[in-house]
Amino acid sequence: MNSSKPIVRKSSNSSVDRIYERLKQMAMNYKFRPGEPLNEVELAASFGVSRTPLREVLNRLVAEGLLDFVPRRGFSCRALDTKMIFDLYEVRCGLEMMSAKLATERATDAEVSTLVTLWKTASQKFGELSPLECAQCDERFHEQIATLSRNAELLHSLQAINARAHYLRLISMEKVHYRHNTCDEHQLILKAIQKRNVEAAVNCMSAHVSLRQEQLVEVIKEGIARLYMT
Amino acid sequence: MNSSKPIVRKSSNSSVDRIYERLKQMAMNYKFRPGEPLNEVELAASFGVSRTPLREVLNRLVAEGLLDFVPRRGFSCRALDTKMIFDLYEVRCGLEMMSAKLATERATDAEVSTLVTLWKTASQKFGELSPLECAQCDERFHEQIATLSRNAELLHSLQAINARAHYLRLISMEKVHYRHNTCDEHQLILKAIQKRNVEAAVNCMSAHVSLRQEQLVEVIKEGIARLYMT
DNA sequence: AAATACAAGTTTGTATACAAAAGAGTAAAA
DNA sequence: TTTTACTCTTTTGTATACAAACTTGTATTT
Repeated sequence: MNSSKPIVRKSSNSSVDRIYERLKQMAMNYKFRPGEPLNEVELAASFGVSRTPLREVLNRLVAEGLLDFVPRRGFSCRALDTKMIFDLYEVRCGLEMMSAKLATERATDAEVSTLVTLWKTASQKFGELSPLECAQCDERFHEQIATLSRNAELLHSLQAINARAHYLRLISMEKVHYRHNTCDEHQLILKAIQKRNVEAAVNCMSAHVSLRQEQLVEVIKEGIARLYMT
Repeated sequence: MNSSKPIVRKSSNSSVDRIYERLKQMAMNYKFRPGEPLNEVELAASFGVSRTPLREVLNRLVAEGLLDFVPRRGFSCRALDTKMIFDLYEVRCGLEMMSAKLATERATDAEVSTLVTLWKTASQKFGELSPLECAQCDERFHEQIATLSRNAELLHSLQAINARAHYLRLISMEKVHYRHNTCDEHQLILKAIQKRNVEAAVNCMSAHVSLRQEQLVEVIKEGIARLYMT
């Protein structure tokens, strides 16, 4: 007997689903200048859809913290506000520490081993990767740890924060000295988890995640500058 | 010279704004049975608007974790999934501890004093309040602490979690023995903050927030039962 | 009787239309 | 020159229309 209806949900052919990821990527990478109003008709036309599904996506991105919305004035990219970024990173740090703690307590030995070998090989060619690839690697690493924490809400929160921090993470990965330690620090974190040393894991994660304030200011400055350079 | 244009934004007369709070309240209080599909035309009619603004609100509530959405099957209230609730409370506990720590470090003496006296008087008539009022008091307390943490992102995250946990909090407030300690524990937390004792503040907060698992299971069970009693 | 096929009725997904508000530009007045 | 008033244009907010997908019920076939 052949199998029943195909379960595979082909990336849903709805307009909303098609444009959601694209628009999200654009917002994450600040393809729109902060504050500059997004023209709905123009944007809809560029995606080949009408305003109705576009606005549904825009609303969703507002709720995710990627866009701003002012009634009667429309949608726009969120400003790169220094205080907001600081707050965001502070929350991220707390959640990442929690993630490290729970992963240490809950991951199986096999899961940790897999990650250890995975990142051992990955670190060897880390130097050749583009900044974007480095950023994506880093994001993936942290999501993998969060997955091991066995807490779907925690994973989801961290993913949301990562989306908002993506632009700055990318910039920081272009500075060689930021990128330099990434892999070693990942190894340290994994080793601590492997030894089931919660305190060490949390401390390594904290050290890895928390840029010093001056560095963060530096990166934000660079990010803003880049937005306004033609 | 009379003042310029009224700055007061009268709760924005757009349809979306008008129905957003109402619909959010309904979702928070599980006025819809989980999984039961929300009929858009019916709902829109009941609010006296068309489907377009309604769907914008529904999408927003999905992004906030209050509703579910399945393409071509529509919107529905999220199920009271035990694992999900556990995860949610675990994240909440982490964020509340962070909130207590930061508030201890950053609040002014005056701010803390205000809260201390406010809750000292409030605790005297706490026994006479309805469960709903108790729940709202508790929510307000935690939001006040988060405000003192000076981290807008943290406050926002906690508000989002509180909205999702509201239904269960309300139920737990109906059990007298849960409600009983609320005020005393709030006092303890404030005292620790007042003494600038970070560790004590964090521990008090942790103890206050984290129900034991059996208790949480109990509350969830009650919550589900109540949903399906005519 | 169970299974299949088909038709009618719902409900969602999206385009389009139009009114109301905001913005831009120009001319008149201080 | 600056301010104010007014018109024209653009853009948002929302209702409505309609097609495609899903459901349900009935009839037909095995």
